[in-house]
Amino acid sequence: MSVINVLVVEDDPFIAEDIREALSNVDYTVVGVAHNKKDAIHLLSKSSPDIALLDINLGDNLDGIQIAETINTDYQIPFLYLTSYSNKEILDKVKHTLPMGYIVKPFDEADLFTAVEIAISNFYQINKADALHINTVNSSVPNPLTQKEFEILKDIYQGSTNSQMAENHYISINTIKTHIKNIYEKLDIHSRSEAIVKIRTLLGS
Amino acid sequence: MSVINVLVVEDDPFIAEDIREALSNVDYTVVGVAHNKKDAIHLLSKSSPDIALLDINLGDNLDGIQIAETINTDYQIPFLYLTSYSNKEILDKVKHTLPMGYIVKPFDEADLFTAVEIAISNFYQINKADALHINTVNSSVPNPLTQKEFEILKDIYQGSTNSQMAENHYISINTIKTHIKNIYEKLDIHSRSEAIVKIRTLLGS
DNA sequence: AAAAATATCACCCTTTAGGGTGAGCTCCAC
DNA sequence: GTGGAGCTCACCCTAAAGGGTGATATTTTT
Repeated sequence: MSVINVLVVEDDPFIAEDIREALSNVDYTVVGVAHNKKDAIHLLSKSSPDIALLDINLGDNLDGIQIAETINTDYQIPFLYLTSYSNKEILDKVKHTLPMGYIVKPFDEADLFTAVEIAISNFYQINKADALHINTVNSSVPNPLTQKEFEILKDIYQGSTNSQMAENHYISINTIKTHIKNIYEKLDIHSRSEAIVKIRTLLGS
Repeated sequence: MSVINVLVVEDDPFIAEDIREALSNVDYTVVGVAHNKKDAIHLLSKSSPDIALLDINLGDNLDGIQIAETINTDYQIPFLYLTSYSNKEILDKVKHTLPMGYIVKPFDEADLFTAVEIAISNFYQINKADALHINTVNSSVPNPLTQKEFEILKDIYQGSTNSQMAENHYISINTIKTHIKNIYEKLDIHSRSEAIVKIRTLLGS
């Protein structure tokens, strides 16, 4: 990750410009500045940022929180809240959106920089916990899976059916079955549910 | 969690007292104030805090980071860094300790409060990833599951087969099937793999 | 070049899961 | 005491998954 793309959602153009400049000074690229919810959501899909800075009290409502929910469901990037004040009611609402941080205005370049760095670092370390690698699996079984078998195991973990896998891999459903048979034997299991549970325990522990 | 116990690690007694007072004003209990690494580690085991606030540059070295590592390995509580400045070298080191946040001095009560609230909330939401509660499921579907249906869903999530569930619940496999049919309809899914995936997304990312 | 591992596919058959319909029971609310 | 919600069960059928055997390419290793 050489250059980090930031999306800023802030209705006050003055502050927005402040932020953009501060970010530029510390080697971030501001790929977009949105002044309302609509723009924000549009820019999210268009500019694919690595992180978002959200003003909580966008407009008069709590549009920032809704944007956060959109990010959580549709995009998987970290985000930080910007706010000029903080009280318990708002806090209770934003807590549930799992922000990677919270920046209270006024803030300076250093605040911004540290918050963004921590947020990105934490986010990827937390979310790599469910990245499934072939070595994770093979390091815990006597008979290692082949690459193809692992690909199919991943599909099973994602809930695919045999016919779906056959289509996606451009191979016969019989071949899929053969691979699955081998996987089951290597992992010493007898159903996809067991396979999923096995992977879960591998990732969890 | 009615009262939240906080451990403060800060070598400057002046600032430490500041923090203690600020925290008391917002209903936290400061269970200990450590002025060096040794005291900090001692207080960790003795006072079992819910969260720790760590001064990064304790003494002259980066003892705060070592305390953080101790927390990560031996205690599972969230912590926040306190620091009077921020630069890239330090930041790179602290990032790896996965702090739940970073507070740059000077800060006021509100900053402290929001940071602690967010930290605790995030921490438990991140780490609760393996507790499945019926409300977690029902809060995300239009048609709520009944208790029995939820029990069966949990079994499915654990990889049980229908006949296993029938045995464990002392009911007919036909009844199991009926429940599963209802579950599928309520969750808008069509197989146990989909069910497991659905639960996974509810719990995790 | 020979051997081994991997990937591909085709049968067969059994078991499990999924889906539709109907129905009896209990418990609680109205 | 009627009605609804929830739990129970049965029977039917189809679809999907699981398991066994065997076989042919392709690729990698030796």
